[in-house]
Amino acid sequence: MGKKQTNQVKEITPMAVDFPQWYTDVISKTELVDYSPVKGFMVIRPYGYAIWELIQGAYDKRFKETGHENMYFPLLIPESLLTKEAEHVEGFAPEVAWVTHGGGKELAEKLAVRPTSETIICSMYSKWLNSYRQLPYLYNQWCSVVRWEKTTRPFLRTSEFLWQEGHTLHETPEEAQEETMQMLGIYREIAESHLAMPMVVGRKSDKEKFAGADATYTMEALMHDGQALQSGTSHNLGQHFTKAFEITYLDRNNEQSFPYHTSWGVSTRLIGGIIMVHGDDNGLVLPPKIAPIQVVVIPVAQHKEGVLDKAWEISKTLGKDFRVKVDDLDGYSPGWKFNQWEMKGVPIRLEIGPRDIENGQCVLARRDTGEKIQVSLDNISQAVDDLLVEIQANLFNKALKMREEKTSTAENIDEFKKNLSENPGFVKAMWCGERSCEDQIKEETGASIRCIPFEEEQEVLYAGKCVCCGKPAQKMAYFARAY
RNA sequence: CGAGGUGUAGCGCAGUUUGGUAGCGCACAUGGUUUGGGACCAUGGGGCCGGAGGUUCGAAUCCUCUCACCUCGACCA
Repeated sequence: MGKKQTNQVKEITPMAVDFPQWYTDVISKTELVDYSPVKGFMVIRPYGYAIWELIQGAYDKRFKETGHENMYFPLLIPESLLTKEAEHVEGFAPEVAWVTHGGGKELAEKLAVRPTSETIICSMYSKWLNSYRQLPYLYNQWCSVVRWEKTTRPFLRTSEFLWQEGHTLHETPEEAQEETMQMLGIYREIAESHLAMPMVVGRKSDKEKFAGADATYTMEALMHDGQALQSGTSHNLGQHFTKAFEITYLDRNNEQSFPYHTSWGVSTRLIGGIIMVHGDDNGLVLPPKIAPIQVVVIPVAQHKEGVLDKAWEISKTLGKDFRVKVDDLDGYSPGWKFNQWEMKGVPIRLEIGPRDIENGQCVLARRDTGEKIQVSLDNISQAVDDLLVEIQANLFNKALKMREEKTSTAENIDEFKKNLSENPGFVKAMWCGERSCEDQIKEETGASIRCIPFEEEQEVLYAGKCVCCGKPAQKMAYFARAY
């Protein structure tokens, strides 16, 4: 009990040695993903997909609780539709994949593989919407999209990724804004409660906002290496698309009006975030709420009379409330299994051997701290429940502490650079709002504006002088290098 | 797009300089002994040496061309 964890998983490069290599090792050794024959496209393996399903489930439930329904739109979008909203085309055109042939013949009009679905959805909405009585439209789809990225990394940036995209229509700008903020709130809520990832939220600068949006709001998480990860965005699209697609309806005054439009999305990128926020040198550390296996039962000396029976009995008891797996694979030592499941990030390992059975107990080992405790088999479900709750909370708190330690403030560019090199992470700094300052900071430090926090989280730093030009600045922004 | 590098068993690599029957470790399979933090012994299966052409009696190895991937840079919601 309380034995120190000195063994390191052999296959994984330590984080401190090479963070990108650590990440690559973790995702491949734990069988989350594999590389496909097509560059930039990844295969999500069962263990990785199971995590996605749990994330999906948590978000989908909240979407439905807030009145949204799911739907499905086609993968292919005619060129003429994609190009209807000018800013949008300009933003996405460079990374669109095109279908030019079908059935052995060249197509009259080429078809885009959707990089996002605003255009095709709006084209259909324009057919369906007639009256204010039908509003709001609250719809969402779970699908994959394709963006031809030059450099890719599994989960973080791939040419195809899985996501959900919500697309809503409203009568008033106020309602659209409310929806945009509500969805950002839900994104953050689940990210923090289920993924145990503390988020910084706010608005994107014009430079960073979605192509075709009035305003983009984002949640940003900080990774172990001090880089930020844009983890979910919610856009207030105003009437850009509804006008471009001529979505009109008869309003309460019996006049033709354009509705107000929002869209919002989270993707499999969240999985990359979980890995880089919670993982350690032994591999994955999964928050209990999204761990495909919450408790792995390892029989010790399983050939001995009664051990396997007991293991299965415990599994059956725990299986009523938790996701449990018994690793009864023959021919592998318990030590090997310990390491294996630790690497895969299972929150609790339950060891059961002849000694335990004799004493009516078992050993529970926590993945997050490595701590081992002995518990009675009599109230095992309660013990596991308590421990899972504690692990979930501990992971969030650890991540929050890490983010706070990696968050600094800067008065000027020199201090900004110094902070980023000595303690990479978020830099909070005043910004005058000028694009030129934003560009200069990016140029000199590699950091971009991750978000401009909302009023309640705004601060005035250094007498409100812009970190770049020194002129008066109204807003504090979070800066960071980002994935 | 610029510079560099690598393609040999599922994975990681040696062999290429100096041409001569394709090797090692891990993984996998079978049998046995083991089992509380990566056990061990024995046996076994698995290869168009990225592709095409050339030189040669003979090519993983030398030459030419090609394809793919990786790293760094550039670019990028």
